[in-house]
Amino acid sequence: MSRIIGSPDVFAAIADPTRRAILNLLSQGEQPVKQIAQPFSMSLPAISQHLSVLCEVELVTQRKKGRQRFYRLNPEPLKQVSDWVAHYEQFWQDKLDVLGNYLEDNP
Amino acid sequence: MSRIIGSPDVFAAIADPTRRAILNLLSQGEQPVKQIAQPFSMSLPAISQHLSVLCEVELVTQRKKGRQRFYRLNPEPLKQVSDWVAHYEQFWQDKLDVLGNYLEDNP
DNA sequence: ATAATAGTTAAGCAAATACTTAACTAATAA
DNA sequence: TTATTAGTTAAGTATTTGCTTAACTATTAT
Repeated sequence: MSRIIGSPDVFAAIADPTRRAILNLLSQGEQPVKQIAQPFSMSLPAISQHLSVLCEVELVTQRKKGRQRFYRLNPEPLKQVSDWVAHYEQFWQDKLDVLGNYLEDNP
Repeated sequence: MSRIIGSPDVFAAIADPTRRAILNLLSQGEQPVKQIAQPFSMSLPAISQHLSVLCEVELVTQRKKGRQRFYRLNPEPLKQVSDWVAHYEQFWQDKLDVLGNYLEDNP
Protein backbone atom coordinates (compact mmCIF):
# COMPACT_ATOMS: atom_id res chain seq x y z
CA MET A 1 0.00 0.00 0.00
CA SER A 2 2.95 2.33 -0.38
CA ARG A 3 2.87 5.39 -2.55
CA ILE A 4 4.10 5.06 -6.12
CA ILE A 5 7.10 7.34 -6.48
CA GLY A 6 6.59 10.26 -8.84
CA SER A 7 2.86 9.66 -8.93
CA PRO A 8 1.45 11.73 -6.11
CA ASP A 9 -2.04 10.94 -4.99
CA VAL A 10 -4.99 12.95 -6.25
CA PHE A 11 -6.91 11.80 -3.15
CA ALA A 12 -4.32 13.48 -0.95
CA ALA A 13 -4.46 16.62 -3.09
CA ILE A 14 -8.21 17.04 -2.62
CA ALA A 15 -8.06 16.19 1.08
CA ASP A 16 -7.29 19.80 1.94
CA PRO A 17 -10.32 22.12 2.11
CA THR A 18 -8.34 25.13 0.88
CA ARG A 19 -7.31 23.21 -2.23
CA ARG A 20 -10.89 22.13 -2.85
CA ALA A 21 -11.94 25.76 -2.55
CA ILE A 22 -9.26 26.75 -5.07
CA LEU A 23 -10.54 24.14 -7.52
CA ASN A 24 -14.01 25.51 -7.00
CA LEU A 25 -12.81 29.03 -7.78
CA LEU A 26 -11.09 27.83 -10.92
CA SER A 27 -14.25 26.14 -12.14
CA GLN A 28 -15.34 29.67 -13.04
CA GLY A 29 -12.39 29.99 -15.38
CA GLU A 30 -8.68 30.53 -15.27
CA GLN A 31 -7.33 33.12 -12.86
CA PRO A 32 -4.01 34.69 -11.88
CA VAL A 33 -2.56 33.82 -8.48
CA LYS A 34 -3.37 37.10 -6.80
CA GLN A 35 -7.02 36.76 -7.67
CA ILE A 36 -7.09 33.16 -6.50
CA ALA A 37 -5.52 34.18 -3.20
CA GLN A 38 -7.85 37.10 -2.59
CA PRO A 39 -10.74 35.29 -0.82
CA PHE A 40 -8.40 33.43 1.53
CA SER A 41 -7.01 34.72 4.80
CA MET A 42 -3.65 33.23 4.06
CA SER A 43 -0.34 34.47 2.67
CA LEU A 44 0.39 34.42 -1.03
CA PRO A 45 3.18 31.85 -0.63
CA ALA A 46 0.73 29.51 1.09
CA ILE A 47 -1.60 29.72 -1.90
CA SER A 48 1.34 29.30 -4.25
CA GLN A 49 2.29 26.11 -2.42
CA HIS A 50 -1.23 24.76 -2.63
CA LEU A 51 -1.23 25.52 -6.34
CA SER A 52 1.97 23.57 -6.85
CA VAL A 53 0.46 20.57 -5.06
CA LEU A 54 -2.50 20.77 -7.44
CA CYS A 55 -0.06 21.18 -10.31
CA GLU A 56 1.83 18.03 -9.37
CA VAL A 57 -1.28 15.89 -9.61
CA GLU A 58 -2.23 17.83 -12.75
CA LEU A 59 -5.49 19.14 -11.37
CA VAL A 60 -4.42 22.56 -12.60
CA THR A 61 -2.25 23.84 -15.43
CA GLN A 62 -0.29 27.06 -15.74
CA ARG A 63 -0.13 29.67 -18.44
CA LYS A 64 2.29 32.58 -18.26
CA LYS A 65 1.20 35.96 -19.49
CA GLY A 66 3.49 38.85 -18.76
CA ARG A 67 4.29 38.67 -15.09
CA GLN A 68 1.07 36.92 -14.28
CA ARG A 69 0.50 33.20 -14.08
CA PHE A 70 -2.96 32.04 -14.92
CA TYR A 71 -4.01 28.79 -13.39
CA ARG A 72 -6.64 26.71 -15.09
CA LEU A 73 -8.67 23.77 -13.83
CA ASN A 74 -7.91 20.39 -15.35
CA PRO A 75 -10.59 18.08 -14.00
CA GLU A 76 -9.40 14.90 -15.68
CA PRO A 77 -7.49 13.40 -12.72
CA LEU A 78 -10.76 13.56 -10.79
CA LYS A 79 -11.95 10.68 -12.93
CA GLN A 80 -9.84 8.54 -10.65
CA VAL A 81 -11.91 9.74 -7.69
CA SER A 82 -15.13 9.44 -9.65
CA ASP A 83 -14.39 5.86 -10.65
CA TRP A 84 -13.38 4.95 -7.14
CA VAL A 85 -16.49 6.39 -5.53
CA ALA A 86 -18.76 4.95 -8.24
CA HIS A 87 -17.93 1.50 -6.96
CA TYR A 88 -19.41 2.42 -3.59
CA GLU A 89 -22.25 4.39 -5.11
CA GLN A 90 -23.57 1.04 -6.20
CA PHE A 91 -23.44 -0.05 -2.57
CA TRP A 92 -25.48 2.76 -1.19
CA GLN A 93 -27.85 2.38 -4.12
CA ASP A 94 -28.33 -1.26 -3.13
CA LYS A 95 -28.98 -0.08 0.40
CA LEU A 96 -31.57 2.41 -0.76
CA ASP A 97 -33.19 -0.31 -2.87
CA VAL A 98 -33.47 -2.51 0.19
CA LEU A 99 -35.06 0.40 2.04
CA GLY A 100 -37.31 1.09 -0.94
CA ASN A 101 -38.49 -2.52 -1.06
CA TYR A 102 -39.11 -2.46 2.64
CA LEU A 103 -41.22 0.68 2.34
CA GLU A 104 -43.13 -0.84 -0.56
CA ASP A 105 -43.89 -3.95 1.44
CA ASN A 106 -44.63 -2.01 4.63
CA PRO A 107 -46.47 1.15 3.62
CA MET B 1 -12.05 27.22 5.18
CA SER B 2 -11.60 25.86 8.67
CA ARG B 3 -12.73 22.43 9.77
CA ILE B 4 -16.13 22.10 11.39
CA ILE B 5 -15.54 20.84 14.92
CA GLY B 6 -16.90 17.37 15.61
CA SER B 7 -17.39 16.72 11.92
CA PRO B 8 -14.09 15.33 10.68
CA ASP B 9 -13.54 15.35 6.97
CA VAL B 10 -14.42 12.31 4.89
CA PHE B 11 -12.00 13.62 2.23
CA ALA B 12 -9.16 13.37 4.73
CA ALA B 13 -10.29 9.89 5.74
CA ILE B 14 -10.10 8.54 2.19
CA ALA B 15 -6.82 10.31 1.47
CA ASP B 16 -4.88 7.40 2.94
CA PRO B 17 -4.36 4.43 0.59
CA THR B 18 -4.46 1.91 3.44
CA ARG B 19 -7.86 3.19 4.50
CA ARG B 20 -9.13 3.01 0.94
CA ALA B 21 -7.89 -0.57 0.77
CA ILE B 22 -9.73 -1.35 4.01
CA LEU B 23 -12.95 0.07 2.59
CA ASN B 24 -12.41 -2.06 -0.47
CA LEU B 25 -12.01 -5.17 1.68
CA LEU B 26 -15.17 -4.34 3.59
CA SER B 27 -17.14 -4.00 0.38
CA GLN B 28 -17.07 -7.80 0.37
CA GLY B 29 -18.92 -7.83 3.67
CA GLU B 30 -18.26 -7.25 7.34
CA GLN B 31 -15.08 -8.67 8.81
CA PRO B 32 -13.35 -8.91 12.18
CA VAL B 33 -10.23 -6.82 12.75
CA LYS B 34 -7.75 -9.65 12.49
CA GLN B 35 -9.05 -10.62 9.09
CA ILE B 36 -8.99 -7.01 7.92
CA ALA B 37 -5.40 -6.68 9.07
CA GLN B 38 -4.21 -9.89 7.47
CA PRO B 39 -3.34 -8.59 3.95
CA PHE B 40 -1.40 -5.62 5.32
CA SER B 41 2.23 -5.58 6.36
CA MET B 42 1.43 -3.43 9.32
CA SER B 43 0.83 -3.97 13.03
CA LEU B 44 -2.64 -4.66 14.39
CA PRO B 45 -2.75 -1.38 16.34
CA ALA B 46 -2.04 0.50 13.12
CA ILE B 47 -5.06 -1.10 11.50
CA SER B 48 -7.14 -0.48 14.60
CA GLN B 49 -6.22 3.19 14.41
CA HIS B 50 -7.17 3.39 10.75
CA LEU B 51 -10.48 1.75 11.60
CA SER B 52 -11.20 4.34 14.26
CA VAL B 53 -10.53 7.13 11.76
CA LEU B 54 -13.03 5.50 9.41
CA CYS B 55 -15.42 5.09 12.35
CA GLU B 56 -15.22 8.79 13.21
CA VAL B 57 -16.39 9.82 9.77
CA GLU B 58 -18.91 6.97 9.89
CA LEU B 59 -17.55 5.17 6.85
CA VAL B 60 -17.62 2.00 8.93
CA THR B 61 -19.72 0.73 11.82
CA GLN B 62 -18.86 -1.75 14.54
CA ARG B 63 -20.66 -4.82 15.81
CA LYS B 64 -19.41 -6.76 18.80
CA LYS B 65 -19.71 -10.51 18.83
CA GLY B 66 -17.96 -12.33 21.63
CA ARG B 67 -14.42 -11.02 21.66
CA GLN B 68 -14.47 -10.13 18.03
CA ARG B 69 -15.42 -6.79 16.51
CA PHE B 70 -16.91 -6.92 13.09
CA TYR B 71 -16.50 -3.83 11.00
CA ARG B 72 -19.00 -3.10 8.30
CA LEU B 73 -18.87 -0.63 5.41
CA ASN B 74 -21.23 2.32 5.58
CA PRO B 75 -20.88 4.03 2.20
CA GLU B 76 -23.28 6.90 2.89
CA PRO B 77 -20.69 9.57 3.79
CA LEU B 78 -19.16 8.98 0.36
CA LYS B 79 -22.16 10.77 -1.09
CA GLN B 80 -20.37 13.92 -0.03
CA VAL B 81 -17.44 12.96 -2.24
CA SER B 82 -19.72 11.83 -5.02
CA ASP B 83 -21.63 15.10 -5.02
CA TRP B 84 -18.44 17.10 -4.93
CA VAL B 85 -16.83 15.29 -7.82
CA ALA B 86 -20.07 15.28 -9.84
CA HIS B 87 -19.75 19.03 -10.16
CA TYR B 88 -16.44 18.58 -11.96
CA GLU B 89 -17.63 15.56 -13.89
CA GLN B 90 -19.78 18.01 -15.77
CA PHE B 91 -16.65 19.96 -16.59
CA TRP B 92 -14.74 17.14 -18.11
CA GLN B 93 -17.90 16.07 -19.88
CA ASP B 94 -18.09 19.53 -21.44
CA LYS B 95 -14.48 19.16 -22.41
CA LEU B 96 -15.16 15.83 -24.07
CA ASP B 97 -18.14 17.36 -25.85
CA VAL B 98 -15.91 20.08 -27.26
CA LEU B 99 -13.49 17.40 -28.41
CA GLY B 100 -16.37 15.37 -29.83
CA ASN B 101 -17.66 18.34 -31.78
CA TYR B 102 -14.18 19.04 -33.06
CA LEU B 103 -13.81 15.46 -34.25
CA GLU B 104 -17.21 15.62 -35.91
CA ASP B 105 -16.28 18.77 -37.76
CA ASN B 106 -12.75 17.54 -38.58
CA PRO B 107 -13.02 13.85 -39.39
C1' DA C 1 18.48 52.69 -14.36
C1' DT C 2 15.26 52.38 -10.57
C1' DA C 3 11.18 51.11 -8.64
C1' DA C 4 7.05 48.53 -8.41
C1' DT C 5 4.41 44.34 -9.26
C1' DA C 6 3.52 39.21 -9.66
C1' DG C 7 4.90 35.32 -8.21
C1' DT C 8 8.13 31.51 -6.53
C1' DT C 9 11.62 29.50 -3.55
C1' DA C 10 13.98 28.96 0.93
C1' DA C 11 14.10 28.30 5.71
C1' DG C 12 11.94 27.47 9.81
C1' DC C 13 8.24 25.97 12.84
C1' DA C 14 4.09 23.93 15.11
C1' DA C 15 0.76 20.59 14.53
C1' DA C 16 -0.95 16.49 12.44
C1' DT C 17 -0.10 11.81 10.59
C1' DA C 18 1.23 7.12 10.28
C1' DC C 19 3.47 4.19 12.26
C1' DT C 20 5.93 1.38 16.31
C1' DT C 21 6.13 -1.41 20.86
C1' DA C 22 4.30 -2.03 25.41
C1' DA C 23 0.62 -2.13 28.43
C1' DC C 24 -4.06 -2.67 29.01
C1' DT C 25 -9.33 -4.64 28.81
C1' DA C 26 -12.63 -8.03 27.80
C1' DA C 27 -14.19 -12.54 26.46
C1' DT C 28 -13.37 -17.45 25.84
C1' DA C 29 -10.88 -21.93 26.84
C1' DA C 30 -8.17 -25.16 29.72
C1' DT D 1 -8.19 -19.90 38.34
C1' DT D 2 -4.97 -19.24 34.84
C1' DA D 3 -3.92 -18.80 30.20
C1' DT D 4 -5.12 -17.46 25.58
C1' DT D 5 -7.23 -14.74 22.15
C1' DA D 6 -9.16 -10.35 20.09
C1' DG D 7 -8.76 -6.02 20.15
C1' DT D 8 -7.92 -1.16 22.00
C1' DT D 9 -5.34 2.44 24.28
C1' DA D 10 -1.01 4.72 25.63
C1' DA D 11 3.32 6.54 24.75
C1' DG D 12 6.94 7.62 21.83
C1' DT D 13 8.98 8.76 17.25
C1' DA D 14 9.99 10.01 12.44
C1' DT D 15 7.89 12.16 8.66
C1' DT D 16 4.75 15.10 6.41
C1' DT D 17 1.81 19.03 6.18
C1' DG D 18 0.28 23.71 6.25
C1' DC D 19 1.54 27.58 7.34
C1' DT D 20 4.84 31.83 8.27
C1' DT D 21 8.41 35.55 6.97
C1' DA D 22 12.37 36.71 4.25
C1' DA D 23 14.83 36.50 0.18
C1' DC D 24 14.81 35.75 -4.55
C1' DT D 25 13.43 36.02 -9.98
C1' DA D 26 11.10 37.92 -13.73
C1' DT D 27 8.34 41.36 -15.95
C1' DT D 28 6.47 45.95 -16.51
C1' DA D 29 6.29 50.96 -15.51
C1' DT D 30 8.66 55.52 -14.51
